Amino acid sequence: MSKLPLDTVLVGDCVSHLAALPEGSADLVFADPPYNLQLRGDLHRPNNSLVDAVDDDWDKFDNFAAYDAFTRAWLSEARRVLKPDGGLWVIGSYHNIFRVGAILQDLGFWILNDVVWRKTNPMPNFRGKRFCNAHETLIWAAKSEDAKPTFNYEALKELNEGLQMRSDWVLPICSGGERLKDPEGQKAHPTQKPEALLHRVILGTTHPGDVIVDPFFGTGTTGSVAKRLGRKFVGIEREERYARVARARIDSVTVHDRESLSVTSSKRSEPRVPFGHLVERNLLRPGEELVSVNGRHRAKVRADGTLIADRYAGSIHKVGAELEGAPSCNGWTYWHFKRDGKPVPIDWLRQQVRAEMTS
Amino acid sequence: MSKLPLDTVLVGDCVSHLAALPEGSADLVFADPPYNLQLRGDLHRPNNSLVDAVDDDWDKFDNFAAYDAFTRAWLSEARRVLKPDGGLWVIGSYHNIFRVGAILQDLGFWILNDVVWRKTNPMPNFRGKRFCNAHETLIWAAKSEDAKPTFNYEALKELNEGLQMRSDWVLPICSGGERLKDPEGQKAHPTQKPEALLHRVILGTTHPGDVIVDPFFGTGTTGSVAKRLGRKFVGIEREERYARVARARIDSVTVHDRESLSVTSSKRSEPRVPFGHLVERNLLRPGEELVSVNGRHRAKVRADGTLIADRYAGSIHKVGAELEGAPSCNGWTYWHFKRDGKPVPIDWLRQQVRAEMTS
DNA sequence: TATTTCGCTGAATCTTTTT
DNA sequence: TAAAAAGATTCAGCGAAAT
Repeated sequence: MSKLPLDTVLVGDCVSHLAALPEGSADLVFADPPYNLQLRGDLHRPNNSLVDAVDDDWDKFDNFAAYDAFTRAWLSEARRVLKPDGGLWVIGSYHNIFRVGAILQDLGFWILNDVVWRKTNPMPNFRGKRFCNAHETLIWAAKSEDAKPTFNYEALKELNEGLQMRSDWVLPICSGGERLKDPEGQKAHPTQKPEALLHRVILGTTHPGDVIVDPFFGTGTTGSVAKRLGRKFVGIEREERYARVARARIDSVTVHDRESLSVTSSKRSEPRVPFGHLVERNLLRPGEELVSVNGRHRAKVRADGTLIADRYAGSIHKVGAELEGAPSCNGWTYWHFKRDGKPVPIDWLRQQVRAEMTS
Repeated sequence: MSKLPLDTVLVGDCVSHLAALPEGSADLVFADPPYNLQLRGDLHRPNNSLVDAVDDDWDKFDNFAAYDAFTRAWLSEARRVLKPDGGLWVIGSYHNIFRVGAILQDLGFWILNDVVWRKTNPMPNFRGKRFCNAHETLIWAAKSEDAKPTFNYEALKELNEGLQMRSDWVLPICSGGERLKDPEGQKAHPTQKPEALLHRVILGTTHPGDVIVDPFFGTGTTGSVAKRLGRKFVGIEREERYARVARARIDSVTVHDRESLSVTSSKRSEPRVPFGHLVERNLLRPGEELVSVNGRHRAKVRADGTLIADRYAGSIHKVGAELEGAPSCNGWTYWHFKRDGKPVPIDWLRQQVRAEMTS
């Protein structure tokens, strides 16, 4: 149980290396495990060129049982390494993702979403025997059902032009200048993932400074994006040749400044301001009348920060809920006061107070 | 081992009913099993309305082991009922699909594709705690690795306007007039699937006259589309109330003539809408007659989005060009359908679909 | 009659803090 | 630890009602 070897690439078996990391030390695990593709013969394109298939040793397993045992081993260790509120991402294809998903459920992980990476430029199905395999699947899971993993909802919403982010992400595959090549011009790794994919994962489900563990580091896409976004990483990679490429790649990454790493945050993270403080500070006066957002109800402010309406008295939220016959009500946006004859939500006053607190 | 009860709905437990069907008798199994959602409390929208959740008994299982046992049971019987070259489709969400996928692999099924149904209009994530769950997953599998299941590659390609069909299908959820309601106006079934989804499945992976078994028949979407496309079906449904709705629904479907069921065997900035999508979504029906803009020529719509005229068959553009003896023809403005007795260009339908996509 | 507004709803594992 | 209170949160499509 050594200390976390931050921002380094460990070479060797991922299960042993994970086992050596301290329990409950990682904020996120991102894993791109072998897909167990089980390819048979060669595949040629209609123009007779040969498809450069994934035929590496690390993707070969004797049978499903062997793949399952391997999956159970690394997922168990990953779970141990995660903090209680940590998150897990795994990417895969139909060859392996169902087994991975079932096993992680069996281990106690709680699936939050499955996300589909829809490729804008997938390889076609050359033989016309199946649908063009145009997507891969990611699973996002928490360590347990009652955990509270990081989710930067507002930031992702901004990333999607003001609409909440969906479970289907349209992104091109990794090619062109981003694709790492060896000196002979051959691709350095057969399954390099696009940085845009990791950008969305890391931006959406970690905070700056968080520790991200990647047990199948490959050529270090996770490390590259983590560094760029001001996160820490621990990479584990079986093959020294990939680890070497990854280290050089990450060294050349420049970090964004702190300011650009901050993201839009939710209201929940803002300081709490009790309604009574507005009265206390004379921003609203006892006896002043508030009107509901729909204009149908009125209530009077009392000196202790409660409201009183026809038949109900209580907090701004409780009175709003009861007047509307609703299970709940956000009093801050529901109630309005009059300023120059126009109705203004009392939330505006709260914002004034908050601004004062931070300045 | 009785004979196949074609075009009927059997009421009762699907495992027992499947067990009573003859071995190797079905060309396709389409299954929409319970998802095992495991919902906890109520969920309200931001406007405080209550989400009508799937809380039916048939979706309740004690634990994963119980769900797995159920899944193994019906999948085993489904496999027995299938012909050697038969196909299997299962639809699910992240709650159950990983378990279903792993179990079907364990039983010897060979996965051909996983297909993602990307919803144009999913329910949002109201609490902002996750990604909007905007898709469901289908698995397409053969009975074994060396089987040769039906795949109408060219027909699907035509349906996608000349580009091979991908593993991500963009379709709206089942709503509006297609959604079955009881006399009180409540939805007849909580999880009715859109006919367009079944259209693509059945058109793509069966031949006319084939037998399709659906062990979770519900209100009979599979039967309805099967009948419309000239296929046979055997439906199994646990609840008599759903079976009754399904029978009435299917009785009201009219079958198209044989010719229109045969399929092909071998404005730039705006989103491309393949003509086949209009058929898939039932905006035009197979067998429906189109008239040329000058009234001189007629053609019939086929199920895969091609047209058939006197001596020509092919895309809307190709048939138009050949009938006119022209080098090319914009089929969108050339062909008209009848609405209230008046000819309307099919481009009008395309505009409806586009408006849906972009609004 | 055409257009706008408003309400309703869809397979959903959907909160956080204080008392 | 359980209960109560605070308070944060939605997109697209359809259809009825209102203008």
